[in-house]
Amino acid sequence: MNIALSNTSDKPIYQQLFERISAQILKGELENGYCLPPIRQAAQELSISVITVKKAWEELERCGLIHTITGKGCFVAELSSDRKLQIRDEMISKQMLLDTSYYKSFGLTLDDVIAMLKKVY
Amino acid sequence: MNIALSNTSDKPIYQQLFERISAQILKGELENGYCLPPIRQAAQELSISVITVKKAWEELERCGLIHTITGKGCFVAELSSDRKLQIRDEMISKQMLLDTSYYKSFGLTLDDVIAMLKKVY
DNA sequence: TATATTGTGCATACACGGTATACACAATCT
DNA sequence: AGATTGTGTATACCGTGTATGCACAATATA
Repeated sequence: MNIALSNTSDKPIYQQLFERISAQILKGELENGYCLPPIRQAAQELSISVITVKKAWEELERCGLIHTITGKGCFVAELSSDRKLQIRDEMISKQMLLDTSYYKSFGLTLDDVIAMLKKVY
Repeated sequence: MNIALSNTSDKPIYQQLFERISAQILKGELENGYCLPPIRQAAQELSISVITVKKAWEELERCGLIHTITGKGCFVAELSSDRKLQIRDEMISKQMLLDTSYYKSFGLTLDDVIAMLKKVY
Protein backbone atom coordinates (compact mmCIF):
# COMPACT_ATOMS: atom_id res chain seq x y z
CA MET A 1 0.00 0.00 0.00
CA ASN A 2 2.59 2.50 -1.07
CA ILE A 3 0.12 5.06 -2.41
CA ALA A 4 0.11 8.81 -2.07
CA LEU A 5 -3.37 10.28 -1.84
CA SER A 6 -4.20 13.95 -2.09
CA ASN A 7 -7.12 15.36 -0.18
CA THR A 8 -6.78 18.64 -2.06
CA SER A 9 -7.20 16.99 -5.44
CA ASP A 10 -10.30 17.62 -7.50
CA LYS A 11 -10.84 13.87 -7.60
CA PRO A 12 -12.36 12.07 -4.61
CA ILE A 13 -10.08 9.81 -2.61
CA TYR A 14 -11.80 6.58 -3.58
CA GLN A 15 -11.39 7.54 -7.24
CA GLN A 16 -7.68 8.22 -6.82
CA LEU A 17 -7.27 4.94 -5.00
CA PHE A 18 -9.16 3.06 -7.70
CA GLU A 19 -7.03 4.58 -10.45
CA ARG A 20 -3.77 3.79 -8.69
CA ILE A 21 -4.62 0.17 -7.99
CA SER A 22 -6.11 -0.46 -11.41
CA ALA A 23 -3.00 1.02 -13.04
CA GLN A 24 -0.82 -1.24 -10.92
CA ILE A 25 -2.85 -4.28 -11.88
CA LEU A 26 -2.97 -3.46 -15.57
CA LYS A 27 0.74 -2.73 -15.69
CA GLY A 28 1.41 -6.10 -14.06
CA GLU A 29 2.91 -4.58 -10.95
CA LEU A 30 0.37 -6.53 -8.93
CA GLU A 31 0.44 -10.18 -9.92
CA ASN A 32 -2.59 -12.27 -10.74
CA GLY A 33 -4.05 -13.78 -7.59
CA TYR A 34 -2.30 -11.28 -5.34
CA CYS A 35 -4.28 -10.69 -2.19
CA LEU A 36 -4.98 -7.04 -1.49
CA PRO A 37 -4.58 -5.92 2.12
CA PRO A 38 -7.73 -6.13 4.28
CA ILE A 39 -9.85 -3.03 3.96
CA ARG A 40 -9.43 -2.18 7.64
CA GLN A 41 -5.68 -2.38 7.36
CA ALA A 42 -5.58 -0.39 4.14
CA ALA A 43 -7.82 2.24 5.70
CA GLN A 44 -5.51 2.56 8.66
CA GLU A 45 -2.34 2.69 6.57
CA LEU A 46 -3.79 5.36 4.30
CA SER A 47 -5.45 7.23 7.16
CA ILE A 48 -8.84 7.10 5.49
CA SER A 49 -12.19 5.51 6.27
CA VAL A 50 -13.07 1.89 5.64
CA ILE A 51 -15.96 3.01 3.47
CA THR A 52 -13.65 4.93 1.19
CA VAL A 53 -11.46 1.89 0.66
CA LYS A 54 -14.54 -0.23 0.12
CA LYS A 55 -15.76 2.10 -2.58
CA ALA A 56 -12.48 1.86 -4.44
CA TRP A 57 -12.49 -1.94 -4.15
CA GLU A 58 -16.08 -2.04 -5.46
CA GLU A 59 -15.04 -0.08 -8.53
CA LEU A 60 -12.19 -2.51 -9.09
CA GLU A 61 -14.57 -5.45 -8.85
CA ARG A 62 -17.04 -3.78 -11.21
CA CYS A 63 -14.23 -3.52 -13.78
CA GLY A 64 -13.36 -7.16 -13.34
CA LEU A 65 -9.93 -6.37 -11.99
CA ILE A 66 -10.36 -8.14 -8.67
CA HIS A 67 -12.70 -10.70 -7.16
CA THR A 68 -13.84 -10.77 -3.58
CA ILE A 69 -14.35 -13.71 -1.26
CA THR A 70 -16.14 -12.85 1.93
CA GLY A 71 -14.08 -13.85 4.92
CA LYS A 72 -10.93 -14.39 2.87
CA GLY A 73 -10.06 -11.21 1.05
CA CYS A 74 -9.85 -9.49 -2.32
CA PHE A 75 -7.67 -10.97 -5.01
CA VAL A 76 -6.32 -9.67 -8.31
CA ALA A 77 -8.21 -11.35 -11.12
CA GLU A 78 -6.61 -13.88 -13.43
CA LEU A 79 -6.16 -11.90 -16.63
CA SER A 80 -3.93 -12.47 -19.63
CA SER A 81 -1.59 -9.71 -20.75
CA ASP A 82 -3.73 -9.16 -23.83
CA ARG A 83 -6.87 -8.85 -21.78
CA LYS A 84 -5.17 -6.34 -19.53
CA LEU A 85 -4.15 -4.24 -22.50
CA GLN A 86 -7.70 -4.45 -23.78
CA ILE A 87 -9.17 -3.25 -20.49
CA ARG A 88 -6.59 -0.50 -20.25
CA ASP A 89 -7.41 0.76 -23.72
CA GLU A 90 -11.11 0.69 -22.96
CA MET A 91 -10.61 2.75 -19.82
CA ILE A 92 -8.28 5.23 -21.47
CA SER A 93 -10.30 5.69 -24.63
CA LYS A 94 -13.44 6.22 -22.60
CA GLN A 95 -11.71 9.00 -20.71
CA MET A 96 -10.13 10.35 -23.87
CA LEU A 97 -13.54 10.74 -25.42
CA LEU A 98 -14.48 13.18 -22.70
CA ASP A 99 -11.15 14.97 -22.88
CA THR A 100 -11.30 15.48 -26.63
CA SER A 101 -14.85 16.79 -26.57
CA TYR A 102 -13.45 19.63 -24.51
CA TYR A 103 -10.68 20.30 -27.00
CA LYS A 104 -13.15 20.17 -29.87
CA SER A 105 -15.44 22.69 -28.25
CA PHE A 106 -12.63 25.20 -28.55
CA GLY A 107 -12.22 24.46 -32.22
CA LEU A 108 -9.00 22.47 -32.07
CA THR A 109 -8.25 20.07 -34.91
CA LEU A 110 -6.63 16.68 -34.50
CA ASP A 111 -3.33 18.15 -35.65
CA ASP A 112 -3.65 20.98 -33.15
CA VAL A 113 -4.11 18.50 -30.35
CA ILE A 114 -1.22 16.28 -31.44
CA ALA A 115 1.09 19.27 -31.71
CA MET A 116 0.17 20.46 -28.25
CA LEU A 117 0.42 16.94 -26.90
CA LYS A 118 4.02 16.63 -28.06
CA LYS A 119 4.91 19.72 -26.08
CA VAL A 120 3.12 18.63 -22.94
CA TYR A 121 3.83 14.92 -22.76
CA MET B 1 -28.14 32.46 -25.24
CA ASN B 2 -28.48 29.39 -27.39
CA ILE B 3 -26.80 27.03 -24.99
CA ALA B 4 -27.72 23.52 -24.00
CA LEU B 5 -26.91 22.67 -20.39
CA SER B 6 -26.99 19.23 -18.88
CA ASN B 7 -27.94 18.79 -15.26
CA THR B 8 -26.87 15.15 -15.39
CA SER B 9 -23.34 16.00 -16.49
CA ASP B 10 -20.44 15.42 -14.16
CA LYS B 11 -19.53 19.07 -14.53
CA PRO B 12 -21.42 21.75 -12.59
CA ILE B 13 -23.72 24.00 -14.57
CA TYR B 14 -21.67 27.17 -14.05
CA GLN B 15 -18.62 25.34 -15.39
CA GLN B 16 -20.45 24.20 -18.50
CA LEU B 17 -21.73 27.71 -19.07
CA PHE B 18 -18.26 29.17 -18.62
CA GLU B 19 -16.75 26.74 -21.10
CA ARG B 20 -19.42 27.40 -23.72
CA ILE B 21 -19.16 31.17 -23.55
CA SER B 22 -15.38 31.22 -23.42
CA ALA B 23 -15.23 28.94 -26.45
CA GLN B 24 -17.61 31.24 -28.31
CA ILE B 25 -15.51 34.27 -27.43
CA LEU B 26 -12.20 32.64 -28.32
CA LYS B 27 -13.56 31.33 -31.61
CA GLY B 28 -14.73 34.83 -32.46
CA GLU B 29 -18.39 33.86 -32.48
CA LEU B 30 -19.02 36.61 -29.98
CA GLU B 31 -17.54 39.86 -31.19
CA ASN B 32 -15.37 42.16 -29.13
CA GLY B 33 -17.48 44.57 -27.13
CA TYR B 34 -20.57 42.41 -27.45
CA CYS B 35 -22.87 42.89 -24.47
CA LEU B 36 -23.83 39.66 -22.76
CA PRO B 37 -27.47 39.33 -21.70
CA PRO B 38 -28.24 40.52 -18.15
CA ILE B 39 -27.66 37.82 -15.60
CA ARG B 40 -31.34 37.78 -14.60
CA GLN B 41 -32.44 37.35 -18.18
CA ALA B 42 -29.83 34.68 -18.87
CA ALA B 43 -30.87 32.85 -15.72
CA GLN B 44 -34.50 32.87 -16.82
CA GLU B 45 -33.76 31.76 -20.37
CA LEU B 46 -31.57 28.91 -19.15
CA SER B 47 -33.90 28.03 -16.27
CA ILE B 48 -31.12 28.30 -13.74
CA SER B 49 -30.35 30.53 -10.78
CA VAL B 50 -28.85 33.99 -11.00
CA ILE B 51 -26.01 32.86 -8.77
CA THR B 52 -25.07 30.12 -11.19
CA VAL B 53 -24.89 32.59 -14.08
CA LYS B 54 -22.93 34.97 -11.91
CA LYS B 55 -20.39 32.30 -11.12
CA ALA B 56 -19.84 31.61 -14.80
CA TRP B 57 -19.47 35.31 -15.56
CA GLU B 58 -16.96 35.67 -12.71
CA GLU B 59 -14.87 32.91 -14.22
CA LEU B 60 -14.97 34.68 -17.56
CA GLU B 61 -13.84 37.92 -15.97
CA ARG B 62 -11.06 36.15 -14.09
CA CYS B 63 -9.77 34.86 -17.42
CA GLY B 64 -9.89 38.33 -18.91
CA LEU B 65 -12.50 37.35 -21.46
CA ILE B 66 -15.12 39.88 -20.38
CA HIS B 67 -15.24 43.08 -18.33
CA THR B 68 -18.10 44.14 -16.15
CA ILE B 69 -19.56 47.57 -15.59
CA THR B 70 -21.98 47.74 -12.70
CA GLY B 71 -25.29 49.07 -13.87
CA LYS B 72 -24.47 48.65 -17.55
CA GLY B 73 -23.65 45.04 -18.21
CA CYS B 74 -20.92 42.57 -19.12
CA PHE B 75 -18.99 43.03 -22.34
CA VAL B 76 -16.68 40.82 -24.34
CA ALA B 77 -13.12 42.06 -23.89
CA GLU B 78 -11.18 43.71 -26.70
CA LEU B 79 -8.72 40.99 -27.67
CA SER B 80 -6.66 40.49 -30.80
CA SER B 81 -6.91 37.20 -32.66
CA ASP B 82 -3.41 36.32 -31.58
CA ARG B 83 -4.21 37.00 -27.96
CA LYS B 84 -7.29 34.83 -28.22
CA LEU B 85 -5.27 31.96 -29.63
CA GLN B 86 -2.79 32.43 -26.83
CA ILE B 87 -5.46 32.29 -24.15
CA ARG B 88 -7.05 29.29 -25.81
CA ASP B 89 -3.77 27.42 -25.87
CA GLU B 90 -3.14 28.24 -22.24
CA MET B 91 -6.53 26.93 -21.22
CA ILE B 92 -6.25 23.78 -23.29
CA SER B 93 -2.69 22.93 -22.35
CA LYS B 94 -3.50 23.41 -18.71
CA GLN B 95 -6.29 20.88 -19.02
CA MET B 96 -4.19 18.61 -21.19
CA LEU B 97 -1.60 18.43 -18.45
CA LEU B 98 -4.16 16.86 -16.16
CA ASP B 99 -5.48 14.56 -18.87
CA THR B 100 -2.07 13.24 -19.81
CA SER B 101 -1.05 12.57 -16.23
CA TYR B 102 -3.91 10.09 -16.18
CA TYR B 103 -2.72 8.42 -19.39
CA LYS B 104 0.83 8.28 -18.07
CA SER B 105 -0.24 6.61 -14.85
CA PHE B 106 -1.40 3.67 -16.95
CA GLY B 107 1.97 3.49 -18.69
CA LEU B 108 0.97 4.91 -22.06
CA THR B 109 3.71 6.44 -24.18
CA LEU B 110 3.30 9.53 -26.33
CA ASP B 111 2.93 7.32 -29.39
CA ASP B 112 0.30 5.24 -27.64
CA VAL B 113 -1.72 8.35 -26.89
CA ILE B 114 -1.39 9.75 -30.42
CA ALA B 115 -2.45 6.45 -31.94
CA MET B 116 -5.49 6.26 -29.72
CA LEU B 117 -6.24 9.88 -30.32
CA LYS B 118 -6.44 9.35 -34.07
CA LYS B 119 -9.07 6.68 -33.55
CA VAL B 120 -11.14 8.74 -31.17
CA TYR B 121 -10.97 12.22 -32.61
C1' DT C 1 -35.47 64.06 -10.18
C1' DA C 2 -37.82 59.69 -10.35
C1' DT C 3 -38.06 55.20 -12.12
C1' DA C 4 -36.33 51.21 -14.32
C1' DT C 5 -32.49 48.35 -15.32
C1' DT C 6 -28.34 46.09 -14.18
C1' DG C 7 -24.71 44.33 -11.35
C1' DT C 8 -23.37 43.19 -6.32
C1' DG C 9 -23.74 41.32 -1.86
C1' DC C 10 -25.71 38.70 1.73
C1' DA C 11 -28.76 35.47 4.24
C1' DT C 12 -31.05 31.35 4.06
C1' DA C 13 -32.08 26.96 2.53
C1' DC C 14 -31.88 22.40 0.30
C1' DA C 15 -29.78 18.35 -2.04
C1' DC C 16 -26.06 15.53 -2.99
C1' DG C 17 -21.62 13.41 -2.66
C1' DG C 18 -17.66 12.27 -0.08
C1' DT C 19 -16.10 11.00 4.18
C1' DA C 20 -15.99 9.17 8.92
C1' DT C 21 -17.52 6.28 13.05
C1' DA C 22 -19.68 2.53 15.03
C1' DC C 23 -22.11 -1.59 15.40
C1' DA C 24 -24.02 -6.02 13.89
C1' DC C 25 -23.84 -9.93 10.75
C1' DA C 26 -21.80 -13.51 7.46
C1' DA C 27 -18.12 -16.28 5.88
C1' DT C 28 -13.67 -18.16 6.49
C1' DC C 29 -9.52 -19.67 8.88
C1' DT C 30 -6.97 -21.62 12.75
C1' DA D 1 -14.68 -21.42 19.82
C1' DG D 2 -12.26 -17.43 18.70
C1' DA D 3 -9.93 -14.47 15.42
C1' DT D 4 -9.95 -12.46 10.93
C1' DT D 5 -12.15 -10.59 6.96
C1' DG D 6 -15.81 -8.93 4.08
C1' DT D 7 -20.79 -6.95 4.14
C1' DG D 8 -24.48 -4.12 5.46
C1' DT D 9 -26.65 -0.43 7.84
C1' DA D 10 -27.42 3.73 10.60
C1' DT D 11 -25.86 8.09 11.79
C1' DA D 12 -23.43 12.17 11.24
C1' DC D 13 -20.58 16.02 9.38
C1' DC D 14 -18.90 19.03 5.79
C1' DG D 15 -18.26 21.21 1.39
C1' DT D 16 -20.13 22.29 -3.07
C1' DG D 17 -23.64 23.38 -6.22
C1' DT D 18 -27.88 25.31 -6.62
C1' DA D 19 -32.02 28.12 -5.70
C1' DT D 20 -34.82 32.05 -3.60
C1' DG D 21 -35.32 36.42 -1.84
C1' DC D 22 -34.09 40.84 -0.38
C1' DA D 23 -31.36 45.02 -0.08
C1' DC D 24 -27.90 48.08 -2.09
C1' DA D 25 -24.97 50.50 -5.76
C1' DA D 26 -24.33 52.24 -10.26
C1' DT D 27 -26.14 53.43 -14.59
C1' DA D 28 -29.58 54.68 -18.08
C1' DT D 29 -33.75 56.84 -19.36
C1' DA D 30 -37.94 59.47 -19.22
